[in-house]
Amino acid sequence: MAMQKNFDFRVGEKAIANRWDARRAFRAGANASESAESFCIMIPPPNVTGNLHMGHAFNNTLQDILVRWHRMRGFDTLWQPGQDHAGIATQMVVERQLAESGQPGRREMGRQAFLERVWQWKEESGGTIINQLRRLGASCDWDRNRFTMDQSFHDTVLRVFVSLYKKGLIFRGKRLVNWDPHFETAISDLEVNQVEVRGKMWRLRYRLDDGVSYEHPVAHDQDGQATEFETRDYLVIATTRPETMLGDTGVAVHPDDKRYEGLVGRFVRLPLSGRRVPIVVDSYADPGKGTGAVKMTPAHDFNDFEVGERTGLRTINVMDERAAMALDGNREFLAECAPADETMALHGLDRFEARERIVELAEEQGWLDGVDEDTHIVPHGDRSGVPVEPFLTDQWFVDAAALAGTAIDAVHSGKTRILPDQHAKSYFRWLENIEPWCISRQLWWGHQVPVWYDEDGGVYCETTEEEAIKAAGGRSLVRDEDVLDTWFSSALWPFGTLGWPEKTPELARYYPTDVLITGFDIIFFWVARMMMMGLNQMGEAPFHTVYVHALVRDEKGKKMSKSLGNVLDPIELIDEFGADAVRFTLTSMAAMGRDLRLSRGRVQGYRNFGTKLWNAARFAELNSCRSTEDFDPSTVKQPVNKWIIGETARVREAVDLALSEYRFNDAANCLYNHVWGRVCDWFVEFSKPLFAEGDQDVVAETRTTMAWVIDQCLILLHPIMPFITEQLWGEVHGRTGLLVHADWPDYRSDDLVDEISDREMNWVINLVEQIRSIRSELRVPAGATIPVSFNSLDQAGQRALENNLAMIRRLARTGPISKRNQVLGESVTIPVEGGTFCLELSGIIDMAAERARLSKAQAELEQDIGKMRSRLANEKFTANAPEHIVDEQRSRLDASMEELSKLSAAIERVSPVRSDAA
RNA sequence: GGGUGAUUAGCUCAGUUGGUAGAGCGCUUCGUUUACACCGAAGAUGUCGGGAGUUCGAGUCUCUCAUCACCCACCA
Repeated sequence: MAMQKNFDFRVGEKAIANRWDARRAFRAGANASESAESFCIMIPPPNVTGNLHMGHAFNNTLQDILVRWHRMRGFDTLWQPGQDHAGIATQMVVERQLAESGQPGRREMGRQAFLERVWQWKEESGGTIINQLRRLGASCDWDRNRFTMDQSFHDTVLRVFVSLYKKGLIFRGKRLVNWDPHFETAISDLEVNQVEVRGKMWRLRYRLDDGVSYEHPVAHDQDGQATEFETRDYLVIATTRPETMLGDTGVAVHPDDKRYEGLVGRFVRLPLSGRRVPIVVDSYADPGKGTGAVKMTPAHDFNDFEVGERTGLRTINVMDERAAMALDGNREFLAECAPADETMALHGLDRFEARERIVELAEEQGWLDGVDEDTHIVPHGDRSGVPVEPFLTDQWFVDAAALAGTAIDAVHSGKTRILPDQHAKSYFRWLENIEPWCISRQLWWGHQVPVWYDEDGGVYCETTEEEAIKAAGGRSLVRDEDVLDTWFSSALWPFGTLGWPEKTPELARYYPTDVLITGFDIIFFWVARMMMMGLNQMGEAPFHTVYVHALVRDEKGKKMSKSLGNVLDPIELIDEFGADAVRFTLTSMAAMGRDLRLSRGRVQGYRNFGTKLWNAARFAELNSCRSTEDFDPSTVKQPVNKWIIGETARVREAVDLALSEYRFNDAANCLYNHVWGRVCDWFVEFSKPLFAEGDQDVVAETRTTMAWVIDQCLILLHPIMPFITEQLWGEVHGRTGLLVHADWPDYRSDDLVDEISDREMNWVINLVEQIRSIRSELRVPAGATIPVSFNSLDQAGQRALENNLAMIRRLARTGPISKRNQVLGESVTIPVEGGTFCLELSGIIDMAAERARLSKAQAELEQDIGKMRSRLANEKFTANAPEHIVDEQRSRLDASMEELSKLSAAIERVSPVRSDAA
């Protein structure tokens, strides 16, 4: 059947995907022998209810390239797919759905019913991302798909928890944590974003108790010595959060702060609550910030908490889980305190309402000292977007510091390599300063903490309730309600998916895995934690290489985000240009460590590249080029065929080298240039006159070579453009085997590059290019064939001309090429290596234009020659530069000199014989 | 405040041990030569952010300045 002019990817990609599916082409170990080495990549599991975004498309394209490349090279390859249950994100979506449809919220529904609802949503939307990955062409072993809430993975999670608990690496404690008042759960440090906000800083007067007063400096001389004082019976503190003053339990000043040294050990009486709290010294108090006297609210501020621990201050929590003021009935708050009615009226107010109200009260009651505009950094929950509240609660923690050491060592020692290595630095910095990891969440969607309590507060950590009851001696138990941080389970992905703790064959074969491909935004969330968990539980790091890819931005360099509306949807791009085009685009831009700016135009360009490849294959097909199984590229005779085979071998080496060094863009660009710039622009063109008028042997050899060259392009391009290459592989020859499983070539340029043919064909290309250039510059009509002659040509040149005469004539559109003893008057000279050609343009050319052309070339050449001469005249250069550099300069100078003399002769010839033509 | 990276053609970017700057897109001119107009041919465009240093030689190494971006970091 005749081939269409281009690949109908809308139909074709689907058909190809179905063919792969039907043959289970991607199952682990496909195309591998018994003794094959293993190669395994763990997919970064996307959110189960998510959609494929550009970052996923990029990330998975790179993974797929490595996976397909290894599979074709005969590795026992597993690309493990799966999805993450994404605790907060998923629960958030389902709660929003409930709210939008006017259904009862999760608290009204109860835990069981709510979880059923989440599972239902997972069943509805969980397949989307898998289908999208398939459309991208991801060659995952889909039969092995895993979900972090699968029973088997759940077992893994609980078992690791119990194991760490029993090793003393997980503990529970009442600590100040980052609390998200919107989701009403603790979150980890990493889930907090520091956001700069414009706000206010209020100065408040706290009255000194016991009738104390002091002299406060109000003016200073040039040396900073206080010159004027005023007597104050109050202390001014500065705060951005007046609402927390209800929980103040002290005021801190710096030990060296002269202003307040007389007040240390004294007390202030807080406004509103009337509580009497001490003035303490602590070097945390910075004399340069605020007023130098800082209010201490240990229950609502991380620093204050530490100061409180050091100086013995109480903690008084004055808020509830939603960050509303909780005063009424709050025993901690009401103890030793005499709040007025208007203070108690703050009860139940949201923290920000309370702030406003308190400032009003301060103004009314005269203890507002002043207000300043202030920008400061406020921590926000990354999911909820609301300011996080430091909140004192019981939570579960992983002793991350105890696990960090081996994770640091693994990268230091080189057992695991992080690329590009700038990321290793931030990996080290984070692990070296790591804090306990808060892993408990007050959510429902997730792995419930495997801990039970008895009535006396006894704690039983076991993998099942039965075991816990047994451990408790049969007492009745209540299970801890918290679930685990999603990243706790994600950290176990590399071994949990392989069946751990069972000693499965997959675990033995594929762990440690090979390469992890991920974005820099989850190095701490995920990579570092997988390292810690893998090393702790398995004794080995989960991968030998971590390739950190850059961020995909829009064409203006902005981060893609829904709120900016600049998101390019990969699926839409695939619909429009095909998956291969999207993949090739991302790959060609994947320079290590650099962000990439994506634009539709670029994708369109690579769609065109696919069409180009398609038509090269079509040309081969139309000219009966058939691959033969036993073709041996080293046996061809024709220079043109030897040349393209040698070039193909070079490309194969370059692609392998680039991929082995994760230079994906080099691999893509190298293939692009080869297919378009060499195979299509030259080899296909060279073949035309041969097919038309060559002798039988030449035609036969060229056909076979053409078929082989196209096949090699398909094979080498397949990891990047799997669909169109698979289509062509099957279509052209009606092959039944899949390109997915074709053998990756291992021929070498040392064996296949023939220097003589190489030189010869480059000589031909140069000649053709020169003739074309002159025709164009001198405006020779495109259809005209021009007679060409040469009057001197060395042996190599003559051979090159003879061997490729038909090609040169066709590509340069020349008439017969003849030898003349004398150069014709009105002709254009073309200097080539080993001789000179003339374009016989008498009567056609504009002599003035030709003179100008030649003079320009002459000037450029003279400049070059000048530079080279002065360099070679420099003794330091000849003495210090490596010999081959000096030699190169010399031969270049020689060549340039030769060309210059030819040019000069030509100028002489075209110069008017008479003094003035006009 | 600490750290990291970037600055190369109109635009987007390559440039692997220092050896005289490349690609794609865009632009200009020409072209239906039997694979492809999602095409072909030819062409123009750069003090490689500024300055200094090392070197025979610097886009590449060192220092410095400028601008931009990102990461981390105690809401006085």
